[in-house]
Amino acid sequence: MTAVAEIQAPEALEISPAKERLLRVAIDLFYEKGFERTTVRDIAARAGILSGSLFHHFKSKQEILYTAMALTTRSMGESAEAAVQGIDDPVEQLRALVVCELNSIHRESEHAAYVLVDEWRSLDSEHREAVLALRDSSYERCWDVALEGCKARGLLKTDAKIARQFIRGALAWTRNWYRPEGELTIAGLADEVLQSFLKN
Amino acid sequence: MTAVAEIQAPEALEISPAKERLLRVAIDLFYEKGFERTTVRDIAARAGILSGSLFHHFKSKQEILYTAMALTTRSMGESAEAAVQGIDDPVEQLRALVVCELNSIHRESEHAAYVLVDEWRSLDSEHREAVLALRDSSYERCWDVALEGCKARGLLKTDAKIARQFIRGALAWTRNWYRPEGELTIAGLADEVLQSFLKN
DNA sequence: GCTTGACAACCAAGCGCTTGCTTGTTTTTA
DNA sequence: TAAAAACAAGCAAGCGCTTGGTTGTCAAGC
Repeated sequence: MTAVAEIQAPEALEISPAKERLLRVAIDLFYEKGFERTTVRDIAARAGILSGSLFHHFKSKQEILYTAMALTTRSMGESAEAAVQGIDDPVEQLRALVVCELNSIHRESEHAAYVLVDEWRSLDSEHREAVLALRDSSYERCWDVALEGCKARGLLKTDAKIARQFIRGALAWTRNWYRPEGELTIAGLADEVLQSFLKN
Repeated sequence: MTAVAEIQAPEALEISPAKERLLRVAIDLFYEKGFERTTVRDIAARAGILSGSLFHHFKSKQEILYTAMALTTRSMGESAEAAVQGIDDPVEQLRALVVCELNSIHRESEHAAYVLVDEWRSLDSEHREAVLALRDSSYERCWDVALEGCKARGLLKTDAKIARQFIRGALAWTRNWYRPEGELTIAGLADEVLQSFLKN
């Protein structure tokens, strides 16, 4: 019998308030310094406990990262589904998804979306698969529907798959230059994205 | 007197063949596992020497990263300048720069471009500034010229600065899905990029 | 032509410190 | 009063880096 990993399915993760507080602290630190440079002592200190006490809540540092990423993925999927609900026009679906992604990068949930992108490599492979499967079944599915809809109406300049990747890249990169406090609003930025990637 | 950092100006870096070999090994490992997870013992072992001997060539692990990033930045700047040389049409300048960037991500120099993007946070701030200054004065300048040229001819759908960021994001993201061994060539991918971001 | 000295490259050993995590016990909470 | 949460202490392993000495190379000096 090979070592069984016993990964908690992300759909089934239940989080106590105490755990949630620790996760918020951990996510902040992962955002500030990265997973590898963040020590369990760092996390514990900012949470006001000793490092050993962390392991009462999580069985390893890796499990902290996994839990953070799985929860973030789950909630981003839920946001995406909520965003397109009741919208039939694929262009408006796309706009809603762009706004939704920009919000999760620039507004919500204490940098959780940053960690999701940056620390992918620090997540070991079994956990990675679990998170990926969850993302494909919720978040990515919403995007596929919207983009295929645009494609069917002849609104895309390129293949839907390529457009998806271009848009995803452009949105992910906004974290390196865009600040929602400035003149350009998130809705305005979303307009620019649609204008760039759709025929007009 | 505060501690003086004594950073080697990236323009003045001279690299012996031995150092270059070590840098190649280090870059490969940084690409595979990340800077933090790569130990000096890893680098030395793959290079066939003992870990202490590394410090005969570099005075710290940090200096290995800095040297790698500075050299990569320098050579990417040179490539960009060579790519646009003799081209007057801003659209063709842009095409050349896109191809150039795609090449450095997907073809050349043992993943050096990956490391440049991924390990930015592991570079400490003084070194970061030095690399950034070099990039702005060569690589970014080429892009600015090309995009302002497009803008002046009314070919851009958005502000030149925003277009720059969208394109940069889309190109950087290609590493997560595009493989040059597949059906789509780099020139073909560059076509798709131009078609997406320029008026047609 | 052989010796000498200087230098770069590397080895062998290990120091001081930090890391993730464990254990046994005490405090807090419900 | 029992379970949950936190403490106190520390272990084993691994980390970047240092030190002192051993090679191999090659040009200058007699």
